[in-house]
Amino acid sequence: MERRSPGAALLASSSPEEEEEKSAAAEEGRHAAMAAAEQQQEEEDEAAVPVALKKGPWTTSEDAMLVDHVRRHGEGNWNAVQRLTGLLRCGKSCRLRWTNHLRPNLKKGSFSPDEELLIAQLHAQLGNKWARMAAHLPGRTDNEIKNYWNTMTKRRQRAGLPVYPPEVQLQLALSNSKRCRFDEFSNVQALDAAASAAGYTSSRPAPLDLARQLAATSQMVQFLSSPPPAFSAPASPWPAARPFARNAQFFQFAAHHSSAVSPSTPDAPGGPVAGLRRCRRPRAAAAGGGAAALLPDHHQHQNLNAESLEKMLQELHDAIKVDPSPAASGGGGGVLERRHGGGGENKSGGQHRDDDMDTLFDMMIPTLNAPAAAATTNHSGSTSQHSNDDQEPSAVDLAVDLQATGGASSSAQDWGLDGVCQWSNMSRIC
DNA sequence: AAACAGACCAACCGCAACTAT
DNA sequence: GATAGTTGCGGTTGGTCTGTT
Repeated sequence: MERRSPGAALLASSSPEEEEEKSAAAEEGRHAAMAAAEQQQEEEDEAAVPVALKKGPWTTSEDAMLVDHVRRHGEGNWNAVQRLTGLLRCGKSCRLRWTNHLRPNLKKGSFSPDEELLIAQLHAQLGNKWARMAAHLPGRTDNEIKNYWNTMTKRRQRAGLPVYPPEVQLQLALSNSKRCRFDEFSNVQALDAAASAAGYTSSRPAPLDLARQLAATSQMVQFLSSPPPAFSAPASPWPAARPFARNAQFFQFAAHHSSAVSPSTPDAPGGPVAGLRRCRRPRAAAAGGGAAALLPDHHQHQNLNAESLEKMLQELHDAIKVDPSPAASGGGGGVLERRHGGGGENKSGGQHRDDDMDTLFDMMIPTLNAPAAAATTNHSGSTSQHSNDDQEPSAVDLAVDLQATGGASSSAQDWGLDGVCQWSNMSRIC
């Protein structure tokens, strides 16, 4: 079901009755507005009292007036709209209304799976730069993307799932690893301090976070590569709880072995399933039906995902000069060997996992120029709308890369595979 | 049927950058 | 260079709808 704004209704096709009603209303509104404008002009002439501008939802007639104005005068000079048309709206409001609802070629409705994946990729690259993200999604507005993202992250946060799909996490780690070197610091504390000093903000994952993601992802690859364990959980009220249960299982697994989960992770009462029960199904998946649409079966993509993720992981390891050794028996995580500095003897057994993590963290060091690279996301908080796409890697390229590496479509909403909540990226919604 | 919680979305607000004078 | 006006962006809020209890 889709709700329509008055503006959308104006542009969308509708019945003749509705059209008539609308045109009549528009005409009436025009006259009323003209009269109001005249009266307002008189009042301004007399007393120069600022007219009280209207707030709240736009009416059809207001939309018609705005559309008419833009048709005559073009976009821009929004403050003149009120003066020229008598619309009792401020220029800001007019611009917003036009941009988000009235301008042509707006794409209404649910985001497609491709769009959702692209949004995730763009967010991983840009952070909360909605306008720049919108530039990559024709017909979509920054507001729309922002609303989608906030809703989606909120939902996934409640479910204890990571914000980004695994392929995006890995791609992110991969791209950042090229900025990392591993000979300057020797411990996690130093990493944290360095990342902080380097100006990493919550809108973009610091290399340390990425290292943790990588560590978790490494385990995830193995998990995905293994045959699905027999599902023996109690009967779920959810018809399609099985894939979710697997994800939840991995979440527990990864959360147990990863330090990236925030202590404030909001566990919904009764666990993730209970936390999801009230979640409205994503609109994009509405046609899928049932809870399966919220967390659709991931199995069909598992082999592909595992394969592509493993490939990307290998690439990542290469990039940071880490040798992935054969999996430690029963440990889940590959034992990493530091090539730099002579390496060390291979360890086996779960008791060494923390050491391995530390080793990995040691290798994911932010370079001094990392902030400069990351500065495409302006840490000052200012926007850089006039330097659009100047330095940042192309999101399209990223998408292509992902496809080339066999990344599965994000139509799978079950991004809950590594169990590492991206808290560094979620501060805005916490 | 009513109450409630959550999702969705439109719109507003404050701030910063840009432009014109 | 200073100032005012304009534009754009991101965060936030509030209303409406929907599903659940």
